[in-house]
Amino acid sequence: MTHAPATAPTTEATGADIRVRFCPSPTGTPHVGMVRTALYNWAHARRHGGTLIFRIEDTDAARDSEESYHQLLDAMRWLGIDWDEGVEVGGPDGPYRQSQRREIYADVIAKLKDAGVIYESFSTPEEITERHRAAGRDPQLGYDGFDRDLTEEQKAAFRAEGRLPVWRLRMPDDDITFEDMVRGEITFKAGSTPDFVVVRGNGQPLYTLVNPVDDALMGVTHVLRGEDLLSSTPRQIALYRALIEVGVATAIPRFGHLPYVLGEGNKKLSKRDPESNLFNYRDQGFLPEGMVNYLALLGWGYSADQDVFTREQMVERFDASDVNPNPAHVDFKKATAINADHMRLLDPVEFTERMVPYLQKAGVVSDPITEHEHALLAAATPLVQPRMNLLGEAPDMLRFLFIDDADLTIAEDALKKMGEDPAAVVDRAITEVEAISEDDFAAARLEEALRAAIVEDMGIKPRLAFGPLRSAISGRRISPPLFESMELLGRDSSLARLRAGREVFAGLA
RNA sequence: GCCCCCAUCGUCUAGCGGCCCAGGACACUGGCCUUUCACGCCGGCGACACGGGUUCGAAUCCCGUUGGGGGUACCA
Repeated sequence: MTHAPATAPTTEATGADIRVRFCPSPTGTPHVGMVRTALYNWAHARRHGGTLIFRIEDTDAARDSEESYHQLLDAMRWLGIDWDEGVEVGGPDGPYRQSQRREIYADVIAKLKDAGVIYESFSTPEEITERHRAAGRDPQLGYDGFDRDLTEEQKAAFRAEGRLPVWRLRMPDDDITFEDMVRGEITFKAGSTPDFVVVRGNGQPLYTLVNPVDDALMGVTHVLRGEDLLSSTPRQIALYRALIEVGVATAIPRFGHLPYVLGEGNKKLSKRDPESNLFNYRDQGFLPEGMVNYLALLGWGYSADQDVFTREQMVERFDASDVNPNPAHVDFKKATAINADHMRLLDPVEFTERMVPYLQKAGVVSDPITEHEHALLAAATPLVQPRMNLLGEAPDMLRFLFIDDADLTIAEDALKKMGEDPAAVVDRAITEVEAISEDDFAAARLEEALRAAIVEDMGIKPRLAFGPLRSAISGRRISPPLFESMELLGRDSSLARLRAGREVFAGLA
């Protein structure tokens, strides 16, 4: 019986020699926990000038989909998480989709068989449970090692019964200890991890085998992954020892287990949860900068008193040992607030461009956007940039600027709390605006004239004086600043809307 | 059952033995600013799960309890 060396070396790679990977299964839509893992791996690689490998673990044909694969690419590109080797870009250790690496696994499996570190197992789950029961052991215990030392005659007898054996890895009988990058030293007691299956009865390898094999073949030095895989680490380390023995690997990577990302309460973020779907955030108008920042905050902080930071700042400081081991809960409001700060930070010219797709999707501007629409949007940018939290707010905020005067309707809530006689207020405003020439039609001039006439002369409070005007101009209770909006609309349009508004208000009384 | 992880304001966290009767952010809330809504500014509310140790001294180290979570598959 062969024993893998109990003192296999752990990698000592640092700096540019660091190689990390992100290796999702293409099932479903990318969710925030998964993307956070990608981000941390990326930050770890960039911080040290190392390499990020992007591999796809599509060994489960029943659940994997090509659509999901493309969504993964889309997510990575949207967030600006670039990789050095992997799918789409290639690299020295390809192919990078496990579905295309069958022969490679077959080769490694053969080596493991030859070395005797994996063995054939014919036991059925029922038999294992029954043996535990018969021996007075807890029947819930895992595999009991029954087939470890079967003779050739016994194996032949099982085969004669038509049984297809699986192949299991011989677990070492020592405690397995490793230094987790985020949690420190962790020890799994000897005997707590049963010999596990690495090859199915049909000859196909399992995740438990291909994941470490690919990591070894690709020279991965640091494995940053979800906490759900913490318990499988002793198995991986044992397999690594075997891989080192057969010459497939040279050292065990360092592991780091990232905390869970939870939803409301203490439940795991389920795939159905809208908060778990990355694209949901994009649809609502999150900036990739804001999303990256928020994702980073799910377990890591830039400094004690600053939680808004750029991708570059994250790269400057990210360190796996600073990752907090406790689970994080997603907080949409906090995420929105972080995004809002990034909205303010954006260059106005850039901000304008970012709004365009959202406005097009809502039908506010044409696709492609016309020159006139673009100019108007650029002019409106300074008005809305400081007051938006998500790009998705742009359509409601700006629609009134892009529609024909005749198409403007006044929303119901914009007809309330108008004061005693909104029609009279609007009427007076029309008189004042008519007195302003096309050349003088600017926000400051408008405010001066309207304030003097309505607030001072008519004695109406600013709130009640400008409310009706806002409703008439924008059709909404909430809008960009009134006078600036009028300036953007121009004299003719402003007057047309005020006149229409006057009729509506008169009809209310 | 067995194995493993986690434990500071509602939430994300700072804290790695004295700087902490615990700091920041979001949320909530009072006020200021004000052409609405925001932004911005000032203030408030609000936490070291519990019990033992170790120490001159513990949120920080150790043990236990409790409470969460995960694993224990021929899923990944």
